[in-house]
Amino acid sequence: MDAIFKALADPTRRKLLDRLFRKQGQTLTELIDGLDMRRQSATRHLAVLEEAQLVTCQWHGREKLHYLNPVPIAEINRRWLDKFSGDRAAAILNLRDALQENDNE
Amino acid sequence: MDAIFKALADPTRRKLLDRLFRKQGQTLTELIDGLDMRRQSATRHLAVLEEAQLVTCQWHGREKLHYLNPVPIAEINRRWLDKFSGDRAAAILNLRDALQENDNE
DNA sequence: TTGACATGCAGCTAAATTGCTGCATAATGA
DNA sequence: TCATTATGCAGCAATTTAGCTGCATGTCAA
Repeated sequence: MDAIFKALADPTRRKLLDRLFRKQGQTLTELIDGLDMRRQSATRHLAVLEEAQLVTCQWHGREKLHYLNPVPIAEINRRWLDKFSGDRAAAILNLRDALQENDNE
Repeated sequence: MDAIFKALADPTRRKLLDRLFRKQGQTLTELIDGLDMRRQSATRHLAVLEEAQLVTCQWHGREKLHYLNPVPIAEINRRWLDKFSGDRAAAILNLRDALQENDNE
């Protein structure tokens, strides 16, 4: 759990997740294309995401394909959102209402 | 958004949130009672939580009462969980199924 | 076989984080 | 008033983090 939150704490890692979400199965080189970052830095970030199981990988010859794994994010939902309202469905509705009331940011 | 994830990244801060969830409106001294941490360290953590708007405060005389604010956690849900499945209701169901399949930890 | 490509690993620096101590400020209550 | 209590603020040391460079390893394809 700690690993998941730590992994999500960095904006670069969230951006990598975004990119992976748009297209699964990208290689490292493909992932960093257009980003202002060295390949080696991204490798560290992806390792952190992999440790948190937010990203899973698969080797194909010399290429390492990266896939986004949504399960840990569901864990956040289960352990925190549920926790804050007891029942999942009720939580969603309560929080949606709360959001509507606080939509002034 | 960055502030929320950063705030949640630290286990001590999550523990403080847990304590606040069990009992709202605690003072600083009450919050750290039983924790192996100095008051000043907790102050820093609470400041981080406050910046992320996960905790809101209210002064009563010399006492600062802390309250947990669940809205930013709903933000996580909205920006990430929804993102990963498009529609909120569908997201919940899909992820619940995913969790059931992966309940072997 | 061999050059090009994809990735890994080690190490270095700067910045951020987290704990601490010490002292200051402000409110409560006898 | 004045001791006690609740909190804030400044500064310091150890650790972690995130970027970088340089070099090594392994695969593909001509």
